[in-house]
Amino acid sequence: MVVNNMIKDNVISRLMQLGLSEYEARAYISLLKESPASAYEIAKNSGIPTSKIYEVIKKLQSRKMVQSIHGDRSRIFIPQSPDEFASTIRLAMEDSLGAIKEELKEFKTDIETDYTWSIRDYDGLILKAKRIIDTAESTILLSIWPQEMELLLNMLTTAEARGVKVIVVHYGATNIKIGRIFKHPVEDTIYAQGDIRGFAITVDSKEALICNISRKKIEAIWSMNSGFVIMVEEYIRHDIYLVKVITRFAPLLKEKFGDRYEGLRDI
Amino acid sequence: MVVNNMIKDNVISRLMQLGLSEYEARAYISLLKESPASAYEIAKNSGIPTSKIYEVIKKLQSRKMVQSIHGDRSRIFIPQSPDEFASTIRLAMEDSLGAIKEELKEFKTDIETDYTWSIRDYDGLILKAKRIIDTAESTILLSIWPQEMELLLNMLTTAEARGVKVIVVHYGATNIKIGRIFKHPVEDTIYAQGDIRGFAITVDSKEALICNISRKKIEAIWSMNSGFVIMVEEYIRHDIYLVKVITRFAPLLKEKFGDRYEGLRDI
DNA sequence: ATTTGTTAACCACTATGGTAGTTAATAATA
DNA sequence: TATTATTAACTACCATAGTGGTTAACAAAT
Repeated sequence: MVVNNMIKDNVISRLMQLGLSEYEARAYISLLKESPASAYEIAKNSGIPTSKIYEVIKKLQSRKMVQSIHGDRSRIFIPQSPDEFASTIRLAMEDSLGAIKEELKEFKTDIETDYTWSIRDYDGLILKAKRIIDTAESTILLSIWPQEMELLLNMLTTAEARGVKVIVVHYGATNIKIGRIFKHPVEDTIYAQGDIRGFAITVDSKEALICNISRKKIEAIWSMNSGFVIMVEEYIRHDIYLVKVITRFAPLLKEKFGDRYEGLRDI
Repeated sequence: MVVNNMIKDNVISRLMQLGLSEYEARAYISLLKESPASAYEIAKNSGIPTSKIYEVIKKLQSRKMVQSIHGDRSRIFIPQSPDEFASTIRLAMEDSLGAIKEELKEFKTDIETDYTWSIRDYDGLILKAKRIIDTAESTILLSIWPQEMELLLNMLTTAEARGVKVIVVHYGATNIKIGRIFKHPVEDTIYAQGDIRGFAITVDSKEALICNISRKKIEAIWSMNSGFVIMVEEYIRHDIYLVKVITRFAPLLKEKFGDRYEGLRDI
C-alpha cells in the first residue's frame, strides 16, 4: 500500500485497515465530531468534495455506520457510536475467524513442524513474536534487549497474568518487573562493542524464534522443528547460566580473562 | 456485495471477508491441501490461470501467508498454518480496534442516547441483537420466538456463562434451557393467528431493541433513550406476568373470556 | 514433443478519488 | 423588483488501480 505524500490521520488509516475507504473514514469521523449533520455539512468539515458525499454516506449507511433521520428541510445524519462500531466489527471478525479455523481444521497437517520460516523485516519479527507470546500456554523463555522488550512488554504481562511462566534474560539494566528476569551485564561482555543484538524466544518447548538485529538488516528464523526448538532453549538456558556465573564470579573472572572476558565466548 | 452466480466455497468467501482476493484465497487453500508445491502445481490444482499464479503468490508472501523454499528444479512454497494465520489476524485486528477505540474516545459523546435507530433487514436485526447480547453486563430481558431463538442461543449461552442474568419469554413450546425461561402458550392466545411475530430485548436497563417480523417486511427500532428502554422493559415484564397468569388460571380464564382470551389484549 | 515453469501484455469490470457542472432555494444588493 | 451571490443537494464524467480472465511467448525438463 503506497502512502500518499500526505501523512494520513492515524484514526483514518486505522479505519481504512478495517475496510473503509478514506472518504468513508473521514465522513464517519466528521460525524462523530459533529452530529447530527446534513450531507453538505459533513462534506464541508471533512474536506470531502460535496459531490462525493452522497455516495459515501450511502455506503456508510449500508454498513450500518450512519443512520439518516428527517431534519427540517432535508435529511440529516447521525453516526453509530464508536463502541457500537468496534463491537460489531469484532463480533463479525470473531465469527469469521472461528468459522475459518473450524473449516480449515481438516487441512491442519503438521506442515509447520518440518520447515523453518525466515523473516526479514522488523515489523514481521515483532508481529511473529507477539503472536507466539499470545498463544503461549505454559512457559516463555526469552533472551532480549531493551528495544524489543519495550515493544513486547504488554504482551508478556498479559501472558503472565494468564498463568504463563515467563523467564527472561534481559541485556542491560532495567527496572522492569516480569517473571524471572536475569539482567545480563552487557557492558562487561564482548557483546557491548558490536552494533548487533540478538533476540530469542521459545514457548512451551514447541516453537522458537531467533534473530540477529543490526542496523543494516535482520534475519530471523522461526520453526517448530523440535531440534531447532531444543537448540534455542539450550541457548537461552546457557545465557542464564552465563549471567549467573558473571554476576557471581565477576571479580575472579576479570582477573583471569581480562576486562572483557573474551574467553567466555567458548563456555 | 454482489454474489456471483457461482456459489463460492464457504472457506474462500470467509477468507475474502478477511481481505484476501479470491485467487489469493484459492491459492492458499490449495497450498494447505498439498504442500510444498511449486507455483505451477498450485495453479493447476486451484484452478487459477498459471499466468496469474506468480503475482498471487507474491501477494501471499508479502502477507506472510506463504514462504518459498528452494526446491530441486524451482522454487516451491509452503503455507503458514491456519492457526498461525488466524492468530496473527486476530492480533492485528485487536490491535487496530483497541487503538481506534482509544483514539475515538474523545468523540464519544452521548450521541446514542438521544436517537432511535431503525433497522429494516433481518440480518441487520440479528447482528444488532448479537452485539447487544455480547456486550451485556448484568441482565438480559428477552421476548422471542423460536426462529430468532435458534440464531441467538449461542450468544445467550455464552452471556449466561459470563454471569449475565438471562430472562426469557419464549413464544411456543421448547426444551431449551437458559436462564429463567417463561414459555408463552401461543396456541392459546390471539398471537397464534397472525403471521407476524414480535421480538424485544433489553440489557442492563441501558439499551433496547424491538421488532415486528412479518414475511413482507420488518421494522426494528433500537435506542438507548431511557424512556424507550423503560417502556420495552415494562413490555417484557408485562409479558412475563401474562404468561404467569395464563398458565396459572387457564381454565378459569377460558371460561370467562372464551377460547382465545381476546379480552387479555387489554390487560 | 509434451509437460513444466515463468514472464509479459492485454481486456473488462469495479471501486475509488477527483473535477465539473446542474438545479433549486435563499440571501444580499442594486 | 430584478439580479447577483451563496448555499445546498445532487448528477455526470474522468483517471487510476486492483482484480479476474485470456493469449502469447519462451525456457527448461522429461
